[in-house]
Amino acid sequence: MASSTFKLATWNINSVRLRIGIVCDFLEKHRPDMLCLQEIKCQNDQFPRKAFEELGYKHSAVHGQKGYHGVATVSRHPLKDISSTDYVAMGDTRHVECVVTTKRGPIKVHNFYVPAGGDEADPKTNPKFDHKLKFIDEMKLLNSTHGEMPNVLVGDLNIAPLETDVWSHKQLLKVVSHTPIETDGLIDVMNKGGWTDLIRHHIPPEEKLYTWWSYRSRDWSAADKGRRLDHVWSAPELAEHLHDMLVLREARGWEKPSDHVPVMATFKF
DNA sequence: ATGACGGATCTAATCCGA
Repeated sequence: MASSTFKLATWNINSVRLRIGIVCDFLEKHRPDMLCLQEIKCQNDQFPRKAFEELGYKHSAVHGQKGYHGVATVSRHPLKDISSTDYVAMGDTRHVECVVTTKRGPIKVHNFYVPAGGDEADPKTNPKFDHKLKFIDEMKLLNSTHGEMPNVLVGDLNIAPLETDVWSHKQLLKVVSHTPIETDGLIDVMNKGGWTDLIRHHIPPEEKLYTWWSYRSRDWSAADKGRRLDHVWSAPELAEHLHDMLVLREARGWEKPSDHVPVMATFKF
């Protein structure tokens, strides 16, 4: 029996309208079956559907808003059961889910954009950090398997959980994205839901690995002060089928880049 | 010093990102 592959990509694009050119270049070169975008920064009717359709991505689950946030999942295969959950009831657009049918059967794919959390790592004085912690708390209710259906969870989770997920563990311990309350919280989400961190399943946890580099650096590559904020998780049974994982570091050097790079997981069923 | 850029918005200065 012939085996088949399923390639899933996630990318915080920081404005899909501004960067539709490099998104199309990326899709043409890597041909993922599905791409999950975060920070599309547009309303649903402003989403550049046509550009995706022309490349064969005829199916989409778009959940945007004006100016900020927004997530979208585009696919070469039909999507069903599309819905969004308003985490922390803020009325912002940070989640969209859908079901795609693969050779292995239906898989639910969650696409998340977790709040950044502001500057100060104190929920009592910083409402944005409070919002982030509450968001993470609500994610603890998500299970990696729903009935019979295995789930995948991807996106910009804005937390770098491991010491090797940041350029300096010591220097970032008090910096939002790597504080113990956040990293413990995210690990709790993983344990409670039975999720496997597929990036670290494939790339040894001892290895430094980043998916985001600040715009504020003169030479992002030379300084290399990055963080692993983007994630790909799945049910354990899907982890057994993971064939490849690629963090496309080169994308940070493209013209007018996003500050995040695409991450691609390939499953073999 | 991590490091001072980059996007969207009722085009100018302001909010937001992390």
